[in-house]
Amino acid sequence: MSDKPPAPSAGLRRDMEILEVLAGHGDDRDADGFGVSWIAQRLDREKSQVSRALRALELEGMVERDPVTRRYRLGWRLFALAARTQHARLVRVAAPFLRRLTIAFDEEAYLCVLRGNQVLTLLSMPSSRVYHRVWEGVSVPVIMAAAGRALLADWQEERVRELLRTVLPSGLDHAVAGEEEWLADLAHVRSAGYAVSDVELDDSAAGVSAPVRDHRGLITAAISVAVARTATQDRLHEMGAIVAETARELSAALGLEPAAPDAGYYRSGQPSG
Amino acid sequence: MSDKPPAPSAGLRRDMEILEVLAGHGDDRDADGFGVSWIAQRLDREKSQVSRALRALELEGMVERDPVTRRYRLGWRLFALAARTQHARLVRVAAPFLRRLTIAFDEEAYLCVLRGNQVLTLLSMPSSRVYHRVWEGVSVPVIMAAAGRALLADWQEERVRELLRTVLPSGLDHAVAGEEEWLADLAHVRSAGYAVSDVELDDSAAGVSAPVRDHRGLITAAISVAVARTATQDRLHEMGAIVAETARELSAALGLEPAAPDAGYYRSGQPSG
DNA sequence: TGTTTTGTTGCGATAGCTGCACCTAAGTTT
DNA sequence: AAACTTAGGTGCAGCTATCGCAACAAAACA
Repeated sequence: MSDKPPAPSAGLRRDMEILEVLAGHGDDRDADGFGVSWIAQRLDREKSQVSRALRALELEGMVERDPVTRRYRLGWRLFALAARTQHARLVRVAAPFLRRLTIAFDEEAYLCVLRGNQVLTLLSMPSSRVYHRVWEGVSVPVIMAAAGRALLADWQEERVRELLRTVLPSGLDHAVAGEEEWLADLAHVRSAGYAVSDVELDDSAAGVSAPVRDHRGLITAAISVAVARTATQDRLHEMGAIVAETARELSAALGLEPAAPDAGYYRSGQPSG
Repeated sequence: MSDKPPAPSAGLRRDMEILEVLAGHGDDRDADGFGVSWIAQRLDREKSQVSRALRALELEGMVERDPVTRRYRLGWRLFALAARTQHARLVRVAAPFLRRLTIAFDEEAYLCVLRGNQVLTLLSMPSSRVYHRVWEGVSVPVIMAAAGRALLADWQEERVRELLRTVLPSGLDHAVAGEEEWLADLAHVRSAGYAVSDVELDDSAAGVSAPVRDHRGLITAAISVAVARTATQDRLHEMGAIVAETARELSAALGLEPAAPDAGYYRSGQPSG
């Protein structure tokens, strides 16, 4: 009697099947949902079962019912659950990409986000070298790291200046002097897709970085790779190109539509204010 | 014993609670997930129950378990389902339009929908200003925001009054006093195509909003732009016109036939109590 | 190593689900 | 308009999956 397999957590199973059916046409234009009977037939289950399950799912917000057509579709709760974990998801999705970079270069790789006027490292991937400093949770001023430029690449110049002013409280005149150069680098990030820094952080923070975009096309993170100071300029730019490509792939994995048709129209805005 | 009300679909209830915990607060450092005991304690449920439920959820792909830390987080299936939600499509299509608005005005822009008697923000597009508060998933009472009026513009007056009554439970007489004015504003939305609010939300929520229609012509969302409180009336209406035009374009992108001469007729009466 | 914390499993009793038959409501057809 | 057809919901008896306790196993801790 194969019609009676052991059925632990049968309820969840049924609910998932229902959700899967509702997801079925998801993207299509004709997604005004599905009726109870249709779903029941598709799953070879009792109407009553499906009806009751759907009502429960609706109560939880997992599905929604069109009040007029009385058809069901996937609900807001699914979206809300997923939307709130973007951050966690970012780390998870990014990990393999970082690992790939560390393997390719045998250098440490980082995933960074902007917090206030600091660059916060969310994830660091050690290379095979002996000494690995853990960078997770560590913030550095936005001006210090290549990641800073990757993260601010899309900002308007004015806003960047404002931010830099908060970073450089007062006395650091020599740094302020470099502000122009720093801003000019943002243009390079926009055109080349990656940022390079070789001298800024005293110790070991020479590196290349590239911006990661979320599903909206906004820069939400940056991936960076440390670079040995002995590396040549050529080597830096070679790495930069690879990091930039990796960042693009990561962006795609995060849901960015590759090259939205009219994207150029929206991005890199130079409005008059 | 009134502490034991009938509990139909208790399993789903429990699963949803678990997912909600796993979704966490997003911002926190809960990126590496949660353990069984912690979840059980948080929900005041039996460890064994949570353990079994999580295993079932893992089997369905709704949660994932880190093989080394043995902690659970939300899984690929949830994200896959969420991506097929109507909201997801809406967000995808709307993102570039919002982006355009933020560039044009250098103000934050939002995409909102109606959830019960609340306005839920699905997508927030930051301006270039430094501090961006994340609004996704946050609800405010429908009466508070300009988006509320945009979303209710097509409703019958009776329905709107009913809804407002659920929003204003009792004491807020001064708000009820404004009800007539509020209703009158709906007429303005219908004629001008946008709503303006300048004083309602204490903090920073002056804004303009315009309704977005789906392929049927029904109002399914609203886009809003925050406005600096120092903006003049003229500026508000100038922005309103642009937001309304953008909403029209977005509606067209969602499949609305551009010229619907009899558009004023639509109503979507859903008590959604 | 002993000890605490964290996660899994066995099992009886019971709570909730299944599936059938029936029912209402809304289209369709003549 | 009355009879049909179809979609969706409800009541109920019987059965089965789940609950919760407690013992067990496995890490983490010290």
